[in-house]
Amino acid sequence: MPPRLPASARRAQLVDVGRIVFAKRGYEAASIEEIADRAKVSRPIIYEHFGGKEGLYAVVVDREMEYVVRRITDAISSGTPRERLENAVIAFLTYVKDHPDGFAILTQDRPVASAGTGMSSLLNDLAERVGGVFSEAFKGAGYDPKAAPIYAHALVGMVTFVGQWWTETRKPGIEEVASHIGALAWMGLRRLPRRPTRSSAKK
Amino acid sequence: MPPRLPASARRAQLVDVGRIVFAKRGYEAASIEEIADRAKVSRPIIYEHFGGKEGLYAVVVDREMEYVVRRITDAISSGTPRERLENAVIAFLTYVKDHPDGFAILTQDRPVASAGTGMSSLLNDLAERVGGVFSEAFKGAGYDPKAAPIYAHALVGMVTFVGQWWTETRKPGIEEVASHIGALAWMGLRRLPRRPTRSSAKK
DNA sequence: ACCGTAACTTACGCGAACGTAGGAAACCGT
DNA sequence: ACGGTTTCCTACGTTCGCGTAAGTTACGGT
Repeated sequence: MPPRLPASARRAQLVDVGRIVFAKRGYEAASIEEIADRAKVSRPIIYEHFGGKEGLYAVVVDREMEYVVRRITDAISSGTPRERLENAVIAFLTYVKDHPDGFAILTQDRPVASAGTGMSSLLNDLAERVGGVFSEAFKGAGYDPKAAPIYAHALVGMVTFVGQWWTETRKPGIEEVASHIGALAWMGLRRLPRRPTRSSAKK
Repeated sequence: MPPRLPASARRAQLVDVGRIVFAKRGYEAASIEEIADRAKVSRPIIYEHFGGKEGLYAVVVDREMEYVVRRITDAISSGTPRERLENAVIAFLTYVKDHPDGFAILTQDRPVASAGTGMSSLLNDLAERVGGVFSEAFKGAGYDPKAAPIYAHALVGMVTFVGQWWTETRKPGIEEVASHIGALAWMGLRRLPRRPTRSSAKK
């Protein structure tokens, strides 16, 4: 009585269910069995379509990365620098809001087999891109381009962490959160001294 | 031939080894067997001392949280506000540098049994404390105290993420990284408008 | 030298999940 | 209505890691 599905539809459904389960349990703790059960299907089907746990996970992650990157790329495609910054923050937080499961997966650590050095590679990729943008801007404005990655990672980190917190509280609206973060980052970057020095020398 | 150890020493050793293995594998993928092997001991010993995987993990995490909190508490115990901020950042990054395994564990997701909502509770605790400090300061300066948690989480997030990145690159020294982050956060907070507005209205 | 205790081991049972073999049942064009 | 293809399932074998039982070896005081 559960209706039969053509291969493509079944694949799509399994990706959806897989995302939910991987988000809730994490890669290691997730079981093929739970995914199969939720999809009202027996386990071998998953092996047929994806070859195993790794395979399905890879597809889920890839899809999600693709999606986020496009969203953010669109957001920063036009406008003044500050507008681009704010639009990127809004795009990211909107993604967090609309796709909490995907976001959870991207922030979790990948299986050890992953080529990355140990942390979610998407976030690192993202930070590197931002770093490239910063580096150019820094050169033009007389700042040390070597510091660009620091600011890039700081920015990505703050948005990510606030995003995680926001999924749990949902208190202020996204627009408001984005405007605060945008202000913090913008003011911080705009008023940056050429060569930052600590206010107190180390003892 | 492996010398016998008194209970307290064995406990301490197992905590050390456990931290290493949990950091490398994550909670789920870590096996009691690997820990036992590395400690040159058979598995039942771990059950005697800690009751199981959860037990050992709990002790490792607790120890680590205790340590970080004390470090940071010390760092912000005196000085001007900006000094406290910078000292806190330096303290955190120093911790990251000297205890990469512990840091890795704290940033990983806990086992599902954990009471927390899903993300590392230490980082949340930390952010909440910072939020409390900010909230007070905001009230006194005419800012909206409701926005305090946003900035608190942003700060913790940026330091954490930069910390993760730094463990992989190790390029600029800690002092330099800290001064950049301190400048970004300080300038961002200091020049904050009373009521942040986005530079462009939403379409 | 002896005995109680503390430290440790080998050996086992068990459940959870993975992955696969082989077959049944629905669907579809002719 | 019938043969082939696609979709799906039951059943199985295997590995891995947890946790426990029961016994063994070192240690330390008297």
